[in-house]
Amino acid sequence: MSKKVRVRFAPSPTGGLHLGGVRTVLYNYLFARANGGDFVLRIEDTDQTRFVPGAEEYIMDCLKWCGLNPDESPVVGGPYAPYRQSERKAMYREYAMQLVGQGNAYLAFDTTEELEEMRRELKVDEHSSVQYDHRTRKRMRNSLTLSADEVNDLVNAGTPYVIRIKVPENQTIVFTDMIRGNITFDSNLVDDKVLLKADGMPTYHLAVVVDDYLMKITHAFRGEEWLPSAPVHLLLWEYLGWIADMPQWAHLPLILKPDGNGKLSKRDGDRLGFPVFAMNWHDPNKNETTGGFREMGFMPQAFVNMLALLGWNDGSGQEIFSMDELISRFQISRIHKGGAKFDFEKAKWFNNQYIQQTADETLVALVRPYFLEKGHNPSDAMLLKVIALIKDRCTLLPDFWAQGSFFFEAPETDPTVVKDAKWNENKQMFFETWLTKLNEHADWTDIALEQSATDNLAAFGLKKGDIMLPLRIMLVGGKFGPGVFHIAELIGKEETMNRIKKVIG
RNA sequence: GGCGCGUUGGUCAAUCGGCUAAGACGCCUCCCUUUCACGGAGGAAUGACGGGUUCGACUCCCGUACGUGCUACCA
Repeated sequence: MSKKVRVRFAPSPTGGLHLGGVRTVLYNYLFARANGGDFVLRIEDTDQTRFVPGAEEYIMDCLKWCGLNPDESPVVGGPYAPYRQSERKAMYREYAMQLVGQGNAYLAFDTTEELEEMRRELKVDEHSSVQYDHRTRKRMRNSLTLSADEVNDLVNAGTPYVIRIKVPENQTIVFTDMIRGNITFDSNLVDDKVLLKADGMPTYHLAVVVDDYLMKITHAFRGEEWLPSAPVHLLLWEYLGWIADMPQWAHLPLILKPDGNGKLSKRDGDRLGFPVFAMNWHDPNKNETTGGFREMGFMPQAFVNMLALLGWNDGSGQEIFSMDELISRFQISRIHKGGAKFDFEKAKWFNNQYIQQTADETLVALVRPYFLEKGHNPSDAMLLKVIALIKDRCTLLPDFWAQGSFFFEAPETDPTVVKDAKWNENKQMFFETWLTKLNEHADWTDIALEQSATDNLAAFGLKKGDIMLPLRIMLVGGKFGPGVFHIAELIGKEETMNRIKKVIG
């Protein structure tokens, strides 16, 4: 009998949603969809000191933007509600006490100062370990060293205490990771992690085990940074008597900084000029906004596709995958073990690919906001024509304005840029003459206009190459853009003539 | 420092013992285009190091080096 696949993404609502977080969501989502399973969003808000208002809604907005909506969450609910750990507070204490009763955990009354002192004393040299573990717990103030009466008195007096796991001595803890295979730990080197904090809230270690069990999670994906605490979790599953129901673990490789070393962080994005968060994040406490991929002009499909390939591939060499393809091709066995440095250039390439493969009609709605922002509200027909002309030179959505503004606004062309060293009387005369011809020109199409220009060149001893660039700069304001006569056709007779006049006087 | 995990071009990466080591991004050259881009054709650039195992090792094993993560009453 195989259980129904259930996976979860369990973020802390403390700030922007990191690219690596989105990838974790994505792998969860793909695995759930491929196996007909459920994808749960659980909010791990057990650290009240780090709570940031709005962060939870923000995370859900990000998931929505990415098209990775959970089947169960604090908002949509579900059979295992509540999905916010702060609302599950009472349950954790119950299990923590069960562990204490079994002798697998104990109460610790040590103050911060006492802990610091212990660590200071232990740190006699570079080689010393300063953990709260099987060696040190014997000298601390806890229910292992104190008599039952003393413990009761302290508790009754309202002395703050935490509950720590009692890690066994001389055991080899082995667990199997779906990506890395068997991983072994020496229990003597694992410390007695705090399970329940003095404020009654569980730490991640207790909460993740209790909730994964209660929510019937079958496969747990999380970042590689959790690997060192995996033995604690394994012990908890054992002690709580749930080992048969423990999910299969998959510790995902880290996403690293493009340059230098280390995990990719928000600061690296600021420093290197690219986003790290899925969407803009405004921190209400610091009152500062950090940029997101969405606002930078990424299409969610491209963003998701790019992330899927950062640490996974299907072995075929294919790089562009629709969500359905990702779902059918995704395999945990093909997730890499090693961390990957993030490459923003490649990320942009993905977006460019998506823009190119998106129908112009679809693009209309996607790029319109950028034109509205500049005070223009073109018709769909007009926008469609512009898109057709410029899409192959657009990588991010705002490029459509950068590459197409001159269709709507006359460029601020400095006449001296056109009338440079190569400018001469013949060119001046050509444009003056051509202007009068244009005024009567009936067939305002790019082909006819090009013909008209060519026909009038010879009289002034000019070649086409002599006037193409000047004309382009008059119409566009720079050395870029689609064919000049296409542009002339689109902006119309009056505007074309005005722009030429403006330069030649 | 200890412990865990990792290591194929600058970056992402294929390869599951036969390699003259794919492909993509980026970079360079040329063609196309009297602009820019797209597109096309080329090019430079890779197995960390040392030992094994094997007819044969990028692939397996062991060391070393390097990188990275953890080492909180944060997740």
